[in-house]
Amino acid sequence: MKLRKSDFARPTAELAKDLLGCFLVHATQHARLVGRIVETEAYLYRNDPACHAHRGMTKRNKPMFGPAGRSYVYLIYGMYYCFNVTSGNIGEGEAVLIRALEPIAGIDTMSRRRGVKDVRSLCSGPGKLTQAMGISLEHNDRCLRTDCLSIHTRDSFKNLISPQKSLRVLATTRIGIGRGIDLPLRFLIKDNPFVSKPA
DNA sequence: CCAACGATGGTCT
DNA sequence: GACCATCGTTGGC
Repeated sequence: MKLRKSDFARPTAELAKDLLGCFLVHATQHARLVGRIVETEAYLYRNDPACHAHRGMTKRNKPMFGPAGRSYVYLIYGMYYCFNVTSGNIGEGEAVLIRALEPIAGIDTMSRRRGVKDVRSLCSGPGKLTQAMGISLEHNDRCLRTDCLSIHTRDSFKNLISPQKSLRVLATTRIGIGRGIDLPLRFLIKDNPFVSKPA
């Protein structure tokens, strides 16, 4: 079952936690790629100098200022893409960066795109997962409830995964940023081997 | 194991 | 012109 509009209407740090265990799905003609979200980061509009929207709206960060539950994709370091879920009220630029997925379906396609066999290295980082899932700028600023890229509830895909233990969430500081480094806005599933970096 | 570094190009000052 | 929400490789221990 897909997330509904009300599922995205949460304070951004809460949404970042709630997205853990949910499934990101990219449905194309040839394949259905599915990954379970195991690591996220929240980026806030106020008092968060690491947030792209901290200094106001620009051409790039415009999706962050729109309604919650849409995509914000951008190019990083000239070679990778990062995928975010927009959050917060309209006019307040916030988002949740998806940092790692546990590959669930379409693993052959992911491996081919990544040029790697080890399943643990397919989606264990924000640039890796967009490459594996085939996410690029054409998927920017799209509705995540109705488009080919969508997010599904934690109890989805029971036929594809082993029964889940109760989900324990850890919070740490965020990775790869130079400002706002002390805020505990990174969230990950405890003991999950598919995160970008253990807690 | 790990820290350091280069690739690579758009964005913002 | 500096910076960047990254990654794979390299070279040292």
